[in-house]
Amino acid sequence: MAGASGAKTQENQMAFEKVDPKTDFPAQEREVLAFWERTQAFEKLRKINEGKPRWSFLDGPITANNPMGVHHAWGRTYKDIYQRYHAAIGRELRYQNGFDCQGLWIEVEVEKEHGFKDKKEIEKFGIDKFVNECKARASKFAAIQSEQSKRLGYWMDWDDSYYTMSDENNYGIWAFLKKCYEKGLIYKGFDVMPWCPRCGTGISQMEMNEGYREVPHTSVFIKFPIRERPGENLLVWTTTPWTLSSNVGAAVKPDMTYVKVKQSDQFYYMGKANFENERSHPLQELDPKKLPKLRSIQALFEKNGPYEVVDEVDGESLVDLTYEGPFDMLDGAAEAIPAHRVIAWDEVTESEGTGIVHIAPGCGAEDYQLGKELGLPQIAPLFENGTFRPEFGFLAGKRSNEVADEIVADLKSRDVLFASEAYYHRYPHCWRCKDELIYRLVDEWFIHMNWRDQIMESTRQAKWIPSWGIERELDWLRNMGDWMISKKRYSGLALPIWECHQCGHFEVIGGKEELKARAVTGWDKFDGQSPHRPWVDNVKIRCSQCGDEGVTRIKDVGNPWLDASIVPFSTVGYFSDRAYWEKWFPADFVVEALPGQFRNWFYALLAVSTMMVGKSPFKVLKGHGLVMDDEGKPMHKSSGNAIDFNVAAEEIGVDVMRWLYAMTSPERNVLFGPVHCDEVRRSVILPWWNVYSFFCNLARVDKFDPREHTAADSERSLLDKWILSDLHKLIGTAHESYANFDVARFCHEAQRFIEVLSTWYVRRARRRFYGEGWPAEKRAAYATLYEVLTTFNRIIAPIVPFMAETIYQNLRRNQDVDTPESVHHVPFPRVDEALIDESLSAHVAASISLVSLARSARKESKLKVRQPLGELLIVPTDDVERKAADMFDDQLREELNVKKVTLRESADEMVSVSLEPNMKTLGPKFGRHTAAAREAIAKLDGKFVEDAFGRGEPISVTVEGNEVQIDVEDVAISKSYGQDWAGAADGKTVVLLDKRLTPELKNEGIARDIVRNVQNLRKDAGLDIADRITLSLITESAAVKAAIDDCADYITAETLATEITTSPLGASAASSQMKIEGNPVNIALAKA
RNA sequence: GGGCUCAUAGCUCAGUUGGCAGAGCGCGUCGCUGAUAACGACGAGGUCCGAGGUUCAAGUCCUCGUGGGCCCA
Repeated sequence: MAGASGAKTQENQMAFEKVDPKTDFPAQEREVLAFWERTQAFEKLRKINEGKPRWSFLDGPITANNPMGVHHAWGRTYKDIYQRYHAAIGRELRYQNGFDCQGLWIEVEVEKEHGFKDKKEIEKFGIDKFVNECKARASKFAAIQSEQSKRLGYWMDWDDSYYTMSDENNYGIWAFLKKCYEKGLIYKGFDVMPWCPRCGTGISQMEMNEGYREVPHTSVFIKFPIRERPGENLLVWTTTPWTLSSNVGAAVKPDMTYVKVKQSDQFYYMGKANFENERSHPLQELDPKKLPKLRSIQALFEKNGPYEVVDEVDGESLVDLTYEGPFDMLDGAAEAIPAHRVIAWDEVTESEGTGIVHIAPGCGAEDYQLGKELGLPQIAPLFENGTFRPEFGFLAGKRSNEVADEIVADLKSRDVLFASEAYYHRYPHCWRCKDELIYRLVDEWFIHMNWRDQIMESTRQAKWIPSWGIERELDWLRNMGDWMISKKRYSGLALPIWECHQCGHFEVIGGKEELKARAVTGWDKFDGQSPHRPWVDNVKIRCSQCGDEGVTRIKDVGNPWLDASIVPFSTVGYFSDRAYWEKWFPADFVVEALPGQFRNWFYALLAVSTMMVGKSPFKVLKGHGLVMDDEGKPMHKSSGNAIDFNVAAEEIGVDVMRWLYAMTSPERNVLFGPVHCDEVRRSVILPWWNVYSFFCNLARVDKFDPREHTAADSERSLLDKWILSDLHKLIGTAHESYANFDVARFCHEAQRFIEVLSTWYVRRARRRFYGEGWPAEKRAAYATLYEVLTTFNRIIAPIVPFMAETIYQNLRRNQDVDTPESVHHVPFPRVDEALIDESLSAHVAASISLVSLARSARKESKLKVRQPLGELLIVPTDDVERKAADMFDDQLREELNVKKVTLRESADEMVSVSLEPNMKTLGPKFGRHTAAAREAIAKLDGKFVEDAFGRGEPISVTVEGNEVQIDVEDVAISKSYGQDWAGAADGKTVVLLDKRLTPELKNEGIARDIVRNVQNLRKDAGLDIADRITLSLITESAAVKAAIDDCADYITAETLATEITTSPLGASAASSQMKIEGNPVNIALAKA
């Protein structure tokens, strides 16, 4: 790369390296990485800022379970950008990255590697070996992710990353849990949760969302005979027949209407609407037309014979009736017998089932909540692997999802079955093994969350970006339940809870030393190991209540969000170097992806910190959305649209990727793929690179020396002053945007700056760079563009660190070895208010829009810009435009290729306004008077009408004696400017171009055409910009000959021709043919 | 059912304290040519989701809806 390679000699210090416009950006990025590595650029940056004011960033750990995808790069881009900015304004940073190493995700991958199907196989394999493999996997991918992050240009202290599986982190959580315990907040509770029988573990809500599929189940309608009213039954419906084994109650909605239906000698109760409703499979994906149609309940009765609706009652009237349960004969269900009664419940609906809901608090989440409120028995019929316990008679030992047929047969034999059917619905499945989930009652450990108000207080201490984030978090905090912290798995935080089997007392141990002091046996087997299963399970303590000496740790591991939430303490020395921690806590900034984190990391972070020190661990929290593919679809490995980070880095380049992420509004999702990346490259990266290479390649030839070729203010042109003014406004925007964590705003402004720089400043200043020697205007152009390039390069460096480094090395470091070694060591530029000139900006803007307007007149004239014209007339709208036309007279003339620009106060006499009636609106308005209206309009004065409409006033005309109104939509106004002029108007501004061509103008036009073709030929012939040529122009046309003679000086100067000849140059010369107004012209040239 | 959020050109999106609806892509026409993997101009393309309200003035603020997303229940 430029300047980065080899020893510098006095000579090449001053040379700009040639810039290849066909740069391989990914390859260039790799060279920059090597340069940073070789020069220890990151370490030097840290040295530079050592001891300066601190800026504390706290990294949310990335799960070290797989290589990074491009979606990881969004957050990491932000992290790097804001860190780079703060380093650039002289802040000391910690630069600590984090890895999340514990949790089910990693276990799943290790299980897959070994082909394990269930927990038994893991235990057979050995928990110690399994846990070690999980740790090894985390370490492996932490290393891979570190390398990928470096490739992203993410400057971190990669040797100092924290790992959530570290001892310090785990013992830190112990300390937190101990604090909770001391406040009496830890408890063992029960909950009914989704459970995968095959994996033997609970499934969280989020995991469950992954695995919904639409499948058929045997649904049954059964009778619950009412004890108080022989011959009368509640009709109950369920899609999970196995849960009938654990039925406790039946729920009705008190204010709903129920019908009593008589069929043969039996009576049935059910919701009236439920009875009558058509029924359908509740599906989103499958096509219900292809499935068996469901009968309404009414139809089910019809099928069984004659029936009669004999009564209508309120649900209220059924409440508290008792009934015979469906499996009261099984020992396991005995506890429920005295409890079978009808319960009032508002959640009962008319749209599904019978309006009488089977309640089994041990088998359903909502059932459990209801049961808990009412103190109902909880019957939990299944083991961990989903088989029935022995006390469930004929079901014992059978799997819950395989007993539907037997249950149906059994119910039928006892005459309590009313009907059964295949019912399709969305049902959760295990996202790993695809087994159907069941709801199962399990014992779990919880943190009581009655201190949520304190967490809310912490939440309010921080600034949330986007600002609605705080509402979202508070909403979660208000509504969340107690925090379930246990997970029945292996590799993770060993919950430091020791529970006595003799008396049931449990204690939480707060750290390693405490455990050592309390250990009765097993310490020797644990000593030297990390606090994980199975090693820590060896340690037994003495029960402080009953004195039993065999108290063991519970088998559960911890919720992984605990691991990630102690990090503001564990990784910042809270437990080891309190003075250091106090310097860096709370963090100034955290930034993570929004989805999910309100109830995960953000929540856990706030909860833990509130418990530990009573305040928020961060001052500013920023969230961002998700990365979607080009089409806006979520990226999933399974749908094949996920993009591997390494592939993207090498095919797209990380500067492009980083700019795309930086420019996106964080609260929305970003679309990432070839289409959007190409657009960034085309609209930002390449234009910027082109401006740079334009400058460099000229500066190289001219031997520009930034120290020698400077310009005084007075030597700068208006355009120079203008671009510097815009540059300094942009520096101000840059500071504001970076400091407010709103880099997207800066990206938009920067993009506009690049456009204006390339399409106006460079375009207009271009010719000042050509030519010999160093006249003042050339010096000023060079000095100005050089300053703009180096300064702009510095302010975008946090976003595109690679390209900025390359450009810096060539533009600055190559010129002056005393400048900092890396662009990222250069202090961020400051705004120079003295350079900002708002009125100048307004005048430039006005000149640009005048040019644009005149160009549409040019188009109107059908004369191409290459053809010079005599005069441009401008009728300006206001003083700004008037002054702009005057100030930038030369720009207008050059840009539009006219000889003279004249300002006028009015051009009314040159413009005729004509009116075309709009029959579409006139017709309906005037009916049979339309023709008359049309004539009346034809008589109107166009200018008069235009003026009136300009003031927003309608026109009154008399049509067949009646005064009527003509509105804007009734006529089309068109303007013409006569034969000699082409014009265009925008509001009050009018521009007119003189179309009359004098012989001189015509000749000049032909000459320019020739020059253009010669230049093309020069390029095709591979000539260097400075090469001189002999030029041969052969034509039969007298007009062209005359033009060549007339403009010979111009042609030779522009094409660097030493002479123009009319004889052929021979076969070795480059040649081409062009046509001017149909006349062939042969062009040939040879190096002189 | 509740909370948060989004809705602007065919597509992707800007739009600051309320002040003449914008860009890029795509499309059409044309131009430019030693910055050229280009580039530029001009043009067509709009019910700023809908309905009310506040205001001299609403894409922007308020209320109520409709539709999508995320979360909770």
